[in-house]
Amino acid sequence: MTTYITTPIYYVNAMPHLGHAYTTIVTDTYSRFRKLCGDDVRFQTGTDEHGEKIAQAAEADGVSPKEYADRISESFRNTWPSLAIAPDNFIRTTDPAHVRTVQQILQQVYDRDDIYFSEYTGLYCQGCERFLTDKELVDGNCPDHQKPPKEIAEQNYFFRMSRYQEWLIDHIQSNPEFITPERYRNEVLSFLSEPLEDLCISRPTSRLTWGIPLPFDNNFVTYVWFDALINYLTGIGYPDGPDFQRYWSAAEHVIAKDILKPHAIYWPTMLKAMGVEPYKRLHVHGYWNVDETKMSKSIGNVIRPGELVELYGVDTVRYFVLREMSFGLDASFSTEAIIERQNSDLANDLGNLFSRSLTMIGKYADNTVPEPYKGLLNDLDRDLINAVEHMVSEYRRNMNSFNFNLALREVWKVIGMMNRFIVTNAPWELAKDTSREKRLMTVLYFLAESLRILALVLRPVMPDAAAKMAEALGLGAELENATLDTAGKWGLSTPGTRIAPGQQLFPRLDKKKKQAPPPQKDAGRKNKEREKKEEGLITFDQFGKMELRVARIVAAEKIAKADKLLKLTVAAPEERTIVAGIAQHYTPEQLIGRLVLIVANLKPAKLMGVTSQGMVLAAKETDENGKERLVLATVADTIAPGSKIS
RNA sequence: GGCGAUGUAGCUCAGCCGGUUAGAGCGCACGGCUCAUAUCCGUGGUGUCCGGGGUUCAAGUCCCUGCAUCGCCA
Repeated sequence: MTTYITTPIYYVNAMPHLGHAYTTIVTDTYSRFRKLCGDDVRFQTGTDEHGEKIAQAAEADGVSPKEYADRISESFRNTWPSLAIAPDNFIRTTDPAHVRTVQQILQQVYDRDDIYFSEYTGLYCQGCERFLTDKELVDGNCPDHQKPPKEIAEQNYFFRMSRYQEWLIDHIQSNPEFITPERYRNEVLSFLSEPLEDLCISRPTSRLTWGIPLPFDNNFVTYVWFDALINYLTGIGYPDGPDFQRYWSAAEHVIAKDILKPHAIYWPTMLKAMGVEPYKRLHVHGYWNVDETKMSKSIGNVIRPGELVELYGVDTVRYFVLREMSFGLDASFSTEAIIERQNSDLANDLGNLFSRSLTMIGKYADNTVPEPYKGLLNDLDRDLINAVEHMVSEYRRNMNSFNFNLALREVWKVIGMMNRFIVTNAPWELAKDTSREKRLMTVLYFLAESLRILALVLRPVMPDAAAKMAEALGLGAELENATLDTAGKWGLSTPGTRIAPGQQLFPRLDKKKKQAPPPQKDAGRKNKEREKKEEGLITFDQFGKMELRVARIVAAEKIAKADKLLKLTVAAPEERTIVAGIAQHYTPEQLIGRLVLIVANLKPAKLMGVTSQGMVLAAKETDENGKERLVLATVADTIAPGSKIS
């Protein structure tokens, strides 16, 4: 069997965060799982680099779009190894081969008359990079960006998506696994029950040049999806490469729910128009909330994967996200939750089991896997064997259907059983009585053998910890190339194998000391009391939670009916809206272009109907007449918007 | 407004085709062991299974309806 598994290509307008990391960890885990099943696997990720937002961000930064994209793309590429993520290919939409193939495909689809030229008048929001419908507007503004869209009449090229609507409905209905989990399949079918519109796939070069030129009209460049989705083909050498033949029929995409429509509707119809068969499965997951708040690129409460790895280690991070999220649903990230998982599941249950088992094999069996006495097996032994084998098959089933949390639960059932097995058999008692030597050796063999299988099934989830386990068990390279079929059976440990006790797999974490980067909303009453006692002093950690940045004000306007408030649009470096109570001290015109300091990770709040994503810092004094004067805080020299204050 | 999902112990959730006293993990309390990372094992309690109606010998599990939350669409 072959497997081709992909993440979306990530848009280079933001640095990697927990959401990106989750998608990519899932994909990597699945990739490793399929390898464990003996598959020939190809795993691809990459970056999406064209479009208006990138061109603008680059300009604000004073660099070329390509330089800007290079930088962010690199930070994605560099993030993955720290999470033990090992893609076979990292594709960029600026790769020459990609650009060439996208143009070929455009020409081909154009020649088939599936792309046509037409005029469109509509309300365009720059922040969204798309036209909005009247009904989407709130008080005449874009609901996401709180700005009025511009009316633009534009000629553009359109993809005849509507032509393939019936075919797509039919395909989804006759392939229940095409979109999973089911809720998203239903969502797509419900959307498709209404007539589908054609898809605008171009932008005039008068407005945007940072894109792939249309081969049949160089006054236009390709608009985002036609460019981006095709990465899944170009990355494996479509149309002529041998890898395309080899992998495409096994293609599975992993995405977050925000890009469901492009992947479930645009993409299959595009493939149909190209005469390429659809991908095999689309796996859709939910969002991570941070504590109880949504995590979003434009809001400051973003979790950085690199920081998590530093605090908790790669294995814990991977285990946590896979165990905690029910694939398809939203889940919550919190410092408490990850420490809880680390301490109970990893340190106490697995780590301690591993440690006590190896120590006993060391003490009672001279550091070697002993010979079991098969004639003497009792019901307990048989129960454990059955449980392990049952676990392996449940694990396989659940991993295959992306129910990672359930797969891990099955594994932990066995871990619990092994801990009970030890207590029930009390090897330390057996060791006191030489006549029970055979029983002792059998018990120890059972421990070694169960741990071997645990190391095997945990490898896709926690590659580093599993490798450590394998090494300590004296398996090393042997397990490296093993598959579930060859090694996932009971009884394959070789008596006489040297083991190496003494390794600690997972340390216990101190709940008080370890604090993840995001501020803890409900740190608990105890903490609050302690803070009171310290009379307004904050710790360095508390200070560190506050993210201060330099931002450039790019737009400012008064908020109607509020005499103190101004609505500012700042680049930090991403664009965000901040409401500031400075209208009595500054006019909007005075502010544009100025560098200011902002609190970037303040919980968003709505003021006069406008969502403020942070606050602007200013100093205030009161003169003898009681009159207030307010002065904006800034930096002593020019520095790039987005620079952090620390 | 239309469609859909969800609502189970303090918290996070599992409960497939309806079938014995409704489960797991965490947390809490008590007891035990000592091989082990102050770990492990055992015992214990609490649940109007969102409310209301219905089908059935039997419903957390099916149907209707109401409420709440969320998602998609308009």
